[in-house]
Amino acid sequence: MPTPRPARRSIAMDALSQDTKTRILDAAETLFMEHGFEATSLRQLTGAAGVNLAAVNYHFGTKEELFQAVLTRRLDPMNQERIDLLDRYLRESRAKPLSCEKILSAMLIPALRLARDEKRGGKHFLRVLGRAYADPAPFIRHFLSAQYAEMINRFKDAFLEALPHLTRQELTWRLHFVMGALSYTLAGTDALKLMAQVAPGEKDNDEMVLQRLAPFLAAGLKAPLGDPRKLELVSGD
Amino acid sequence: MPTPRPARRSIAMDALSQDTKTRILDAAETLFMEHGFEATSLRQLTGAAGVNLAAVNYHFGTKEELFQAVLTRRLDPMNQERIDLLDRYLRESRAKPLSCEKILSAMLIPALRLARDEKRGGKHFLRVLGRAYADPAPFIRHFLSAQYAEMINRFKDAFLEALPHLTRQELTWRLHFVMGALSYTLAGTDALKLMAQVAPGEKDNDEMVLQRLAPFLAAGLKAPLGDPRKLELVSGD
DNA sequence: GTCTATACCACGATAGAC
DNA sequence: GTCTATCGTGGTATAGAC
Repeated sequence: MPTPRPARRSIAMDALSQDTKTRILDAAETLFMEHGFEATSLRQLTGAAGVNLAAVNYHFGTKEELFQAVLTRRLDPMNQERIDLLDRYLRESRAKPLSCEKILSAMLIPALRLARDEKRGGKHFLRVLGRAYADPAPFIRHFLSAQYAEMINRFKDAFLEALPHLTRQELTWRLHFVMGALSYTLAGTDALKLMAQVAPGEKDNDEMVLQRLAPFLAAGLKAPLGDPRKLELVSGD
Repeated sequence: MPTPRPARRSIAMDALSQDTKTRILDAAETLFMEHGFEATSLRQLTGAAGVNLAAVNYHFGTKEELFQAVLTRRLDPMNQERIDLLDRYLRESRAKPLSCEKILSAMLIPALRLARDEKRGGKHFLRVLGRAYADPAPFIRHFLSAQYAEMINRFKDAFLEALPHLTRQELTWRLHFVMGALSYTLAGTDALKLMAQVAPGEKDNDEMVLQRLAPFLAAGLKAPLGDPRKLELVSGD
């Protein structure tokens, strides 16, 4: 029954058959979410999308580039949302520097919104993202660094005002830790459910996670600088 | 020139030809470090180890099981080191509960030791580990959960004494954040070097990272509980 | 038991016809 | 733009030599 249609011009795109590129992106997002990048073959992917095997190569070049396209489609808007929210907070506060928690929430809220929006991939997408950031090949890390660069820099400026005791370099490190805890947390939904048996009905899971993550991260960001000789390696105390 | 030797009993194992299993493990560790799991083919791996292609299947079953074996060989001792160090701290403190920082250092110091020990894979191994924990397939996450379970539970008990304002469940979440920031940090050495241009000669890199990570994590662990209604989703402030 | 040679099938990629 | 056919390489399975 498959053979979706012989040849259809891409004029009136009904819900079922948008243009090939979008169909591939949608199928890729779903499958990468469910089975991961390597475990998803182009054959099953193009089969699910109802397009020819070679279409991926034609439209995206390689499987890796398809992966990047899947990521940008969600990440670009999310990072823009973060920047916009931060700007709004800054505007509303008129000169007075924002609190650390407030700035943090501008980072977390768009991530949470994305996690709840099933139309945009929902929490599964964040799982893919967390996995991507963690590190397969260098190609994807470099890609994401570039993707995040502008957003991170805007937040760095804001945090520097809220945390005057930190140098820009120290803050860079701490923001890296923040991104680490966030990615890891968003990526690890299933493992988490095992670890912390959640009381059933205790609110939506992702929201609950971020409500726990936020105070943790805020406190970490505000922490005093460490003593360079504090972490002794040989003997205790 | 390869053809290492026709048939050698595994009696006197000189440095070059230990038993096949170990040769495979060593080659796998090196190659997984350098190129990642998927990018390393069994053919190049067995070639580097000087063993037959089928030897991996014979000794380890599958490539994934080989990966697990590579991980346990380093992780088991490291987690045991953590437990031993924690026990020593507990013994030395005689009843008085340990500080949060002290307990944390029992987690971080063995990781740092491993990172500095090139004979045990060094920082490259931790990079592989961070990647592994972050998430490829479920199989590796489940494996690592089991691998860490005992260690995590011992530390949970210790932390609960140091942080009486946390329930066991809250602490579980926070320890998860800790592992996240740690894995992410250890995994992302190269991306980090780009982000925070390190002043040359500013101590050993890994040590420096952990000295920055420790106060961040300690403050996060000690943070007060978050207000369930604090993270508003719709409007600012 | 251990190791080897080799055969298998699925994968990502591409060239060239339509 | 899309398709089919095909290539090289990947992980795996097995039959049989030591």
